[in-house]
Amino acid sequence: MTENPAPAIRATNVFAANCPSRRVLDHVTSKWGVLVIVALAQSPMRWGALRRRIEGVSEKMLAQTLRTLEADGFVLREAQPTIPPRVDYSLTPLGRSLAARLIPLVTWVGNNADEIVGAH
Amino acid sequence: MTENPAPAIRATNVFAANCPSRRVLDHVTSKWGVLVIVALAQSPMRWGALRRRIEGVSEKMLAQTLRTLEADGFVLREAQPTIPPRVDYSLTPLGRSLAARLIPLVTWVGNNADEIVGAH
DNA sequence: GGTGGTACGCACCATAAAGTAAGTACTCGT
DNA sequence: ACGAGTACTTACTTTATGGTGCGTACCACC
Repeated sequence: MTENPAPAIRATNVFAANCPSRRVLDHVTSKWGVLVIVALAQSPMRWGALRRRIEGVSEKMLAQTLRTLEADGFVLREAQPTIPPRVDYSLTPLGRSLAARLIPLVTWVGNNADEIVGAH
Repeated sequence: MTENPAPAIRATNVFAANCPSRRVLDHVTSKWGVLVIVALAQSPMRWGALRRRIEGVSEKMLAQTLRTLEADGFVLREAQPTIPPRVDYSLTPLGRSLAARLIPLVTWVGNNADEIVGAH
């Protein structure tokens, strides 16, 4: 029998129900998650700047989204113990790698949205 | 007054709250929408095949997702009036264009999911 | 000494999305 | 005549998502 030459990457199957990639995909394609990643890809930002940049996001949702993305290792949170508090958010290398796949998608949607919505 | 030289593409801003691209982005990044698009990019499929391919999707969600994607112009639905019914689904050119941006993302998630989930 | 700014956390309620289960229509095979 | 197969729809329930408002901690400014 031929032995498998140990693949460096273990590709998971998104089509399988119990696959971890399903959960990751949900985080990555979440409503606000996409916008946070893309915003931070343009430049690191403080809490308040993110909130102003991403119109319509509530403080609760922004906090929740940031905590999820931080736990997944996409976003780096740096809090300075100054008064008033100052917290900087930026992408980790993993986050930048993700952003590279997300930005073409968002750009495409931006360019084609009018056509799509008009097609009713 | 200088008249605008009719731009071929009108890029919309996803960061603006009332922008149509927000709605499109939601459809495109919806939980089942991503999987349907990617599945159909591999090959056109009948209803039953899609249902088996995308593990865990309910009939209701599959029908709803397909109707949304069809309305947006990503998916083509071809029903044959035979008994028993036979319905083929495939991507439109617009859908294929979208898939080209979606597949790298899904592939990336598939390759990195283990690392991300393990990083708790 | 009251007000404002920063970056949240928490509790509560409303709504939207998704899951569950069953029903439909029609015909073929047994 | 009964059950299976196809592609759904509908009604009901549960879960997820999102919004509102209040509280916190500390200081700087007026």
